Amino acid sequence: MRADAQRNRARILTAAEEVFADGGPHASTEEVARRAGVAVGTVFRHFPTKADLLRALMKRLLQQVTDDAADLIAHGDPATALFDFFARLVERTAANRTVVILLAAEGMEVSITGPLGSLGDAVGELLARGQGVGAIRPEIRLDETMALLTSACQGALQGGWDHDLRRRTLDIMFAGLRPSG
Amino acid sequence: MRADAQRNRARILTAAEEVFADGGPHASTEEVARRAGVAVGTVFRHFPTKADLLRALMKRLLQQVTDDAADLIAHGDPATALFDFFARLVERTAANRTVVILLAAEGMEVSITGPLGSLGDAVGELLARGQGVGAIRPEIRLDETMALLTSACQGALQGGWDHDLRRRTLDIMFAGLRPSG
DNA sequence: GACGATAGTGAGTGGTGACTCATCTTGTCC
DNA sequence: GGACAAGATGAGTCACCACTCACTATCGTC
Repeated sequence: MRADAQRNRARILTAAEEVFADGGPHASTEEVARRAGVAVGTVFRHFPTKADLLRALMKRLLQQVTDDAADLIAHGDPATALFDFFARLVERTAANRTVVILLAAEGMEVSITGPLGSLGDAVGELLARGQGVGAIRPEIRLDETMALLTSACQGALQGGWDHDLRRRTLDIMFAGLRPSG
Repeated sequence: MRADAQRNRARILTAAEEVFADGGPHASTEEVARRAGVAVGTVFRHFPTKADLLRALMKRLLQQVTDDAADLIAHGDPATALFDFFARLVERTAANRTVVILLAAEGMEVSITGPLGSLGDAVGELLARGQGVGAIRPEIRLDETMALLTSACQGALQGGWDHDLRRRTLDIMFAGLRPSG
């Protein structure tokens, strides 16, 4: 792949992330091209279909989520690592909500449960560590944790919530996970 | 209003409910007209704008939910009424996706104030009563409660959750709402 | 049953957005 | 530094969709 093609591909992905983040679900490919400083044809050379572009964005998002989990298992405080993972995942989901919604509308295997399924082991590890230091009630099970995580992400997809509200809502869920008293 | 006009209005609303339920909010007005057995012009005579049609549908559906809340305000136990409302709505949502799909549409492109406002009032009342008898932490706010409610419903839409898991997940949220100790 | 008012009709309009392709430009390799 | 393939360009095509309007049909009333 030629150097300029590589550079343009990266610029298009970055531009697409921005455009879909604040332009809403009706943002056009033309707008992505404009923000990337590139012609429409170039966008379509790299991503033959708008869905392909969205897929590429999603792949990027999944990579970030996976890295988050691995990072928190390796370096996080066991008492807060699971909560931190919740918060990070919800924020990333909210930032990419247009992408997720559009892909879901295309009937593609991209709902937030898909990636979570493959992350089950990682979340289980974070949960076990939290319970090991008494930060999370011992009777909490993995399936409940995953369900709660899915709910939080799906809720964040609804839009109209600012960062502060998402944070406060998560705090209520966290309170439900912690030992009482 | 003439009798045929009244009849058509009702048929259009019913058709729209079906069409938007399985086609999503991007389904065309033409399709709604076709399913209602009516010409496009007729749809636009009753609802000058597609957004007006969506608004009318949401108003109808949210009214049912609000009635649920009103019933619990009138006859429910203040200590459990809010939790009962959560459980009732979540179980309903698991069977009927239309409300949530249209709520998603609201988040995307249609703004509405009336019905949502009154639902908010009803939930606020349930929340205040729960706090009044010490069943819910006093610092919990209405917007957090609504966000939690949305999350729970969205989560319930994910396939593969049985009644038991939905119940256990809700119990964690309830634990987060109750005073600790 | 005649008549005005109200409602319904559906081809047409305008605008938008995904995608194409003939043509020009640039990176790479010898 | 020349040749040539890979890449970029952007006006143009096509399909779709919200919405209109001149005309027709139907209702309610006397």
